[in-house]
Amino acid sequence: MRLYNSRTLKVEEFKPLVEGEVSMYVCGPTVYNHIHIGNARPIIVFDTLRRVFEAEGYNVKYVSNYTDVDDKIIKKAHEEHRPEVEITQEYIQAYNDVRHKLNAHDLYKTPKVTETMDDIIDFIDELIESGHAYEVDGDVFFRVNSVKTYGEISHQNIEDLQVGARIDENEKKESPLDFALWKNTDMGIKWKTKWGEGRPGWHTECVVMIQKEFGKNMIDIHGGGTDLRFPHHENEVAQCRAIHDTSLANFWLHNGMINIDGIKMSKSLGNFTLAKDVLNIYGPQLVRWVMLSAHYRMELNFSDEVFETAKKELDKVMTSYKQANIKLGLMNEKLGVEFDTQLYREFLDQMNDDMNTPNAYAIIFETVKKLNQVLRVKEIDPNEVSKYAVTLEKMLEVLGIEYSRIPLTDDDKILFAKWNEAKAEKNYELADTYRNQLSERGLV
RNA sequence: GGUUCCUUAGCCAAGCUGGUAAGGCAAUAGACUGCAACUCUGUGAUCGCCGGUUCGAGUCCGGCAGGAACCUCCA
Repeated sequence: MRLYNSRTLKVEEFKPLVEGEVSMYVCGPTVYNHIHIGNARPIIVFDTLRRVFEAEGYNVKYVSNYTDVDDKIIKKAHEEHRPEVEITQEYIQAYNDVRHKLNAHDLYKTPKVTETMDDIIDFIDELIESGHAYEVDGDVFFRVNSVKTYGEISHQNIEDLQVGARIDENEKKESPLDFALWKNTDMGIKWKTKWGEGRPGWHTECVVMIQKEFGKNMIDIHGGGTDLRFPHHENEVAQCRAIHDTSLANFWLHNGMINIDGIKMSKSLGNFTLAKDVLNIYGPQLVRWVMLSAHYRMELNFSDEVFETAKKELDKVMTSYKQANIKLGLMNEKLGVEFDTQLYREFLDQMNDDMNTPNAYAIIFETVKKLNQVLRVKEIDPNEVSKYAVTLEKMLEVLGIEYSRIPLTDDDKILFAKWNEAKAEKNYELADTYRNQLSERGLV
């Protein structure tokens, strides 16, 4: 597996820290609202990455969190006169519903901030004790200048950042770049600490959860949207550097944004479409197919036209697969276990090449073409049909595209026989009747 | 202004360590078919612009133009 590492700006050969095992963390949602379709991209991208690793025999430990403590959540709770937990539970469920529909596998662990609070407080304490953080009136800030490597993820140098940094109204900070680890607060849910009551800053949560859930301060892969590189991921690393002097993760992976008319879809811009709505309109399979049709690091423009084209592509693949099932059924044969190892290997090689899904799709179309070719000959060889159909299944499995084997009932077979008989007798009226019946069963 | 990245046929989109451009959609010409659908076969680009390195560059270097993300919460 070769992966583009945002930390080094290069494609590198992946070597796991522990033989045969992959530790992977992806920043999860802040659960104050339904996710939009842009938020669904990392779900699909990293689930697919996990499937590739698993296809290669790795044991993958994939962790993703729920940020269930946040200003927006508190604000919403306040406005709706509801407890925070009610809101977070609602949107965690909505998020998981989207994940399941998208056929994303279950995660190794899904920590919540509220359940990690003791560790977060301890960690902040440790940062203060070591001089990397300081407390002012109940707030705690991270002292960015105390970490020499600051900028290693976003590739910015501190001077440039300081020039560009907006003058913060918060004059408590020593430097405008310093970020909050703990916010003193009197509104909403809060925790008591020795420096005051409040809640943690966003950047601290992820580092702590990684360390806690994996039991170490260095993992294989940390993923997320490219918009999280700075400041979020930079600040995560800074904290880890401060205490452990590691880059937290060997590989930093970032997926590209989903655009609307060339502009990033975002909640703040308001140009977003909710994932659940897109799933209802196009169906989860098509969404997954579209998401993987472009390389994960590239921007992906979101439009009806993209979906229309993708639908034709996916239909082509699934139609071929369905035909294989039906033809085998009519021959009283079944799909076996043999597959074209060479085609499958080529497919996996593309997936291993920094998840080159466009090239992997090309292999799929090649497989589909071969399947169609063996389906079209006069004397169909069931072994050949099965071979390519099973090859296709294995590829779809890696991509997370669902398929289902179609068992033909005796009734179905009789109907096919009648249809053929009517055609042979040139009784097309009757033939169309049977065809319509088969069509209703989704067999034509 | 700084950082990172993108610009390939009508559209979408690959192209790693340089040797004359994957795949898909659309279009078009055939084949198959009772009709239709499906399918199969054939047909298209010199790679934003300029310059450099090289025997040779889409692929490396420099410059220019256009676009995006980040520098503020955001996948």
